[in-house]
Amino acid sequence: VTAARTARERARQDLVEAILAAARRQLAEVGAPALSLRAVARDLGLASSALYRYFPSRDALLTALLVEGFDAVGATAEQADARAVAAGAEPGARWLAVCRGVRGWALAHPHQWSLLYGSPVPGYAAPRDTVEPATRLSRVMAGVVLAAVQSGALVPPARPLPGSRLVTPAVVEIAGGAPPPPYDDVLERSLLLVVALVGAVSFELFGHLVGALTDDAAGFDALMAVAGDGVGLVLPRG
Amino acid sequence: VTAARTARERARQDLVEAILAAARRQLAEVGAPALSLRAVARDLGLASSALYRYFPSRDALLTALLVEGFDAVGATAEQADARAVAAGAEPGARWLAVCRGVRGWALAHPHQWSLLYGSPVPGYAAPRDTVEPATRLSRVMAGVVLAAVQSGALVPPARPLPGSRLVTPAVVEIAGGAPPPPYDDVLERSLLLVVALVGAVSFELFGHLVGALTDDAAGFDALMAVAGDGVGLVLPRG
DNA sequence: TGTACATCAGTGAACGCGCGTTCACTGATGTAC
DNA sequence: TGTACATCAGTGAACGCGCGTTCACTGATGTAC
Repeated sequence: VTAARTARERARQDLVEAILAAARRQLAEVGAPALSLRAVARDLGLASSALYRYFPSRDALLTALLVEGFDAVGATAEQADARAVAAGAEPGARWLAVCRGVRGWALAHPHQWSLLYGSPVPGYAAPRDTVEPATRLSRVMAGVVLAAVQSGALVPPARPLPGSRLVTPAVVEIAGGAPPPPYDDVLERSLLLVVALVGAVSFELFGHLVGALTDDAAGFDALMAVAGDGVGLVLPRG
Repeated sequence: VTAARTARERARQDLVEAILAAARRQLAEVGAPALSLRAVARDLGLASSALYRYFPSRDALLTALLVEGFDAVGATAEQADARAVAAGAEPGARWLAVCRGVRGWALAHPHQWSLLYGSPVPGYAAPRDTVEPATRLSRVMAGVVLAAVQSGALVPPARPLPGSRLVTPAVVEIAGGAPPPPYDDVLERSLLLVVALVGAVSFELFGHLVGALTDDAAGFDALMAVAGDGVGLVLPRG
């Protein structure tokens, strides 16, 4: 009896996943602003009204895609870092590996990247559910930098940031604490790593670097190296 | 006779400007993806078809707005720098002034900023005309950094970037030349300044920093200071 | 095991909307003699 | 200065499109006895 019930529920879950997969395809093809419920339904051979049994509105679908996307980026970052650690990499090399991993994901999923880090979709306000997955990438960054502090691999800042804690307690908690001087501004500095990474990837993806670099990948590495310099990470060069 | 002709032409130019102004208003209100010719026409009390006497398509209007926007950002940066120079600021302070100026413009014109640096508008490909105005900001950055090199105010990089010229000859020309070692990688490093600035502003504007900083303006300054550290600019602190 | 009923999935038509663009048109503004 | 013609500005209706969402409906799947 419960087996039967779960059969129906399993069918339901399957369709939810099929819808999400179709939506992902749509997103990859036409981008978030042009993503339409009707196109998703068409893709599945369903009546457009059928989707309302599974998602209450287009925005709900977008939210699901947003969460999926942040999770995918976060997972990519975590895996890249884990692989680097397994290979015995120093913090600088770990960070570069994360950057390359994230850039690779973005190049493979440009429209999804746009959804995550591009202009907000007009008329859509991301709900709370998307906040937590969005922090996953920052967590990885903070982990690398804090590991560098603990292993003594982080170059102490030549000129510490003035003032204290610019970052909220919530961020400190997410990062897993803040070290003592002279590394007490390390969380603030780490924020630049995230900003530089996301900024560089978006810059490239949105076409602002077209014709500026002789080699996009090498140029990206260089940018991340310079950002690393600012934070005190020692990146492998050459 | 020619006075009469110019009268008509002046009227035409006036309307072109009125259309652009209305489009700017529309853009500021609803954002680029939702910007519609019909709304612009409504705003002016015209039939929507009338606009086709002045712009051949919606895309042409978008292009005009794009050029305007890049010019506005560029002008803001130039003015901020000029004011800093006039006040006798060092290169580091000049750079911070430019950053603050650009951020201020972006906060005042969020939708325009999105048009310039956010996700590309779906179905719209920016034509050549937009490239040159887009470089205006980079020019200012390069000017500040090169001035720092010449005045000896730039800290030489602790770890120079490996490889040579990652930046294309076109960029070198725009920047106005590249200095000799140990500053020969300064153009590559400068690129991070642009990326960090645009990245930080977009990050804040697109909502990724909500709840992360106790003081957004101070946090922004700190981010720019860290980016400056990576490049070798000495920013005023405290 | 079989029957009566309730729940759910999916349909297809419809509503109302706004969009970009085209086109034949009416007047007004300019030009040539 | 006045008249005949050409150019241009702006109109309003129309085309064709796709969208999100609602709603009454038909069958199929499950449930209770």
